[in-house]
Amino acid sequence: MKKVVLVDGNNLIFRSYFATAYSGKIMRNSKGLPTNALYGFVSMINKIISEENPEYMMVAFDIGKNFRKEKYDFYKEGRSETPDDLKLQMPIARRILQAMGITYLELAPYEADDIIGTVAAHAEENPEYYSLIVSSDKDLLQLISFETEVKLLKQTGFIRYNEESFKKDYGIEPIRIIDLKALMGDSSDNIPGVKGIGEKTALKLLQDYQSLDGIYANIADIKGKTQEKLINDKTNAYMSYELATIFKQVPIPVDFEEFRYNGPNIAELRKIYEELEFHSFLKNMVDVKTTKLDNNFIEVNSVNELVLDDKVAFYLEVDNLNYHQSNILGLSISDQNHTYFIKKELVKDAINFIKDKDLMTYDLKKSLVVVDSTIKCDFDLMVASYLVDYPASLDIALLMNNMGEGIDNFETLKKNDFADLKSEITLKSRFIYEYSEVIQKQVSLDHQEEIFKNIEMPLIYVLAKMEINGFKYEKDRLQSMKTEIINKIANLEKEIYELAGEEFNISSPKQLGVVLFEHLQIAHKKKQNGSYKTDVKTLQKYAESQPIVAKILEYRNLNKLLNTYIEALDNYVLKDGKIHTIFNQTLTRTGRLSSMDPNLQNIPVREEYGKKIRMAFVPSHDLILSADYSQIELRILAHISNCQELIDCFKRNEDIHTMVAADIHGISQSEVTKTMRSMAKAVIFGIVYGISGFGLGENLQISTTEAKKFIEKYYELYPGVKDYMNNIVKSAYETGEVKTLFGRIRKIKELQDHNYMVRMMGERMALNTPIQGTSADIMKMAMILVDQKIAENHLESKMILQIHDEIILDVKKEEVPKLKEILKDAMENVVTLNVPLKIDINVGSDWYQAK
DNA sequence: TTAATCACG
DNA sequence: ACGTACGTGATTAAC
Repeated sequence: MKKVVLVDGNNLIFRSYFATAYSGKIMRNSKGLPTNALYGFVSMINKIISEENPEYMMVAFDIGKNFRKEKYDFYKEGRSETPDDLKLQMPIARRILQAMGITYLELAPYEADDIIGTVAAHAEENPEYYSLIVSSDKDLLQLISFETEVKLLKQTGFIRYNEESFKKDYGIEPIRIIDLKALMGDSSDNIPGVKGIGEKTALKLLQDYQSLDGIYANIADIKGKTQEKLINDKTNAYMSYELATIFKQVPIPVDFEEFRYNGPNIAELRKIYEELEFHSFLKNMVDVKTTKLDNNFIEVNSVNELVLDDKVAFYLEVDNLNYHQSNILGLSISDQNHTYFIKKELVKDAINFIKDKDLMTYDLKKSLVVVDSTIKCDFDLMVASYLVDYPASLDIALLMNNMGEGIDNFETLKKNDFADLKSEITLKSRFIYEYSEVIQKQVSLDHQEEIFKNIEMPLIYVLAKMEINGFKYEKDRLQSMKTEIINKIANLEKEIYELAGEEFNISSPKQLGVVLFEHLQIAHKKKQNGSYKTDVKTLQKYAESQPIVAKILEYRNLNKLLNTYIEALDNYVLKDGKIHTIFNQTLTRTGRLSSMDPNLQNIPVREEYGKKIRMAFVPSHDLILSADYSQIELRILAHISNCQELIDCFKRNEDIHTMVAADIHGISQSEVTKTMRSMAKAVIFGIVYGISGFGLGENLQISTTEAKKFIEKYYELYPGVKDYMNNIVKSAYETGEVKTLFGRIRKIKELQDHNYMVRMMGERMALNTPIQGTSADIMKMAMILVDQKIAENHLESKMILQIHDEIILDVKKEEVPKLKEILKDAMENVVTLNVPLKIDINVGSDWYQAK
């Protein structure tokens, strides 16, 4: 069947207008023409097209007189007049649709709903087509049928209703939306309904008596006030019924071929976008590349030809974003008046040649790893940009494009086999030279110099060394485990197919959902968008009673271990027998590092079986040593909230979770059970994340009310924490940003969003970032210090990994005592807080043993 | 390319 | 009435 997408155009454009007009200041082009509604309208239409990929599409509008209004004067009364700023945009929306190649329909005195209803009715009569209606107006839900679905737009996202999912949610037939409205009325359309009856009562009545007629036929059975209200307002109820009914016989010719979507008239659409000054949409249509940078360069055949000032920018290009497995493509060098291209054969010499200059670059770590780990450079544009909230991806093109210096991104260069390479590479060092000052100024304006100079720049060298060192990996150690898993998976697969009575792709959540919840009828848990949830939490509920579910969980678990770890890691072992990860220093919003290609920060540890993967990670010297901070985030919470109870607990070196459990239950610490402790732990972590009663309840599998009580109790016991939370959120709203203890800034735009949920998310970020970020700052400073001490003591042991609150070292056994001393001193004393910092150290013959 | 899932702190 | 805990990366399916 062919899908016909029917869009409620009026709904879309009103929604866009009011979503952005609330502040009173709306978006206009330079001529003063209001464009806010159109901007949202275009975004939504684009979104519909990309999500639905429609073959047929039609947009309906209201226009002219309205037959409901003609008949009932009060209809839509009290609605404020459409603002002029919106009226002006209405005809342009139609022009845009035309240029987009999308048919629109309007016909007085009918509303968009009626036109959509009419077209959907035609589709129902025609077996070739089915309709998908897009709107945020619940009225349209009455059109749902076997051949008509509704995509109901929400503030964020949407719910897609078909007949079945609608019934599940509402407990009534879709057509009864009309009866529902007849009862409850609609304040926005000024439909009266039955006074005193709201959605809850109306739904219950309809579930009992099917329809409005059914209710009045059985009016004698209905008790008390409700009966009275129904009798009093019977006329209104039936009049409301009439008003709420979508009229499906609008006299328009319906020819589905007219609705065929063939894509836009680019030239026409561009003209309109230019007029409206919709630059981002224009940019998406074609990438217009222009740069103001001087693109002249000199290609040298020997480093002796380089003539340079003291201040020099350089940029190294390699042929793979994973630079551990790449070939050098070339180097560019710029000073005030020159830009040079250096071919790959001369790169090492050239780097050597500029070594004593005042250097700047983008992604210094890459050059340290690939060319020379001793380059002295004190300005990395990538790190600097990161600190002041400019794009700082591994690909410099992102920052350049952001600054208006159009250039191909890395993926495009790669696709084109790195053609036109010289001019691309040379533009990059030119860019670094020209823009470093701008970014540096921003760094000092934002007071990020200290973080930049004392933490991020020195850290680059430490991370480079860690990446170069790598982690020795002996895949043979996992051979028997691998064989075992492969066999188990094969057996499980057989058993699952047998229990299911059919073969299917167990790894497909979609297929799995159908098998479990439809074929086997295990439960009826439909998700909003029509697909089933099959994650661990959902499945575990049935694991005990349903053997197939237990087997599926085990299958998933083993598949994950095999695919993501055991097999994948093999491919990352280089000729030296080691795995070299890449630490991304400029990605996270909190200041943490991330690790990729492969990610060594998420190697299994929580479950014993998965943890065995760590046996393959072995020392290149003698032993693996792990040094991890004990509860660093909670200690930071104690410090910044200045909560005396928590501070004292850490000073006494007591277990924080046990103390909180004891305090909450009003018992002594010795009486605290394991369950109490783990519940307290969940509450404490929840607090750090900006918890809600609901969230904690979900997590602990207790009621929201109970969870709320826990939180209240916690606040009561530790008022300092509550004050901190209130204050940080308040100041975040005032300044639009939060800071770590050491001044690292995170801007939180979410707090200015008009969507409530987004703002709430912003509040949680504001709460959590100072804690997570301060922890990241401390760890970074400690790493720099540890690195320095190892060098000072001429130790051969090496840092090889950081996992947020833990560092891993590859050590020589005779150096262990000295190292323990260094680590303890450096990590615990790198900063002084109101609470002591504490680390635990473990040593073993491999990563698994170092626990 | 995106969504779902699951591994880590 | 709504929708719900911070920060990541890799794999797979399905578009």
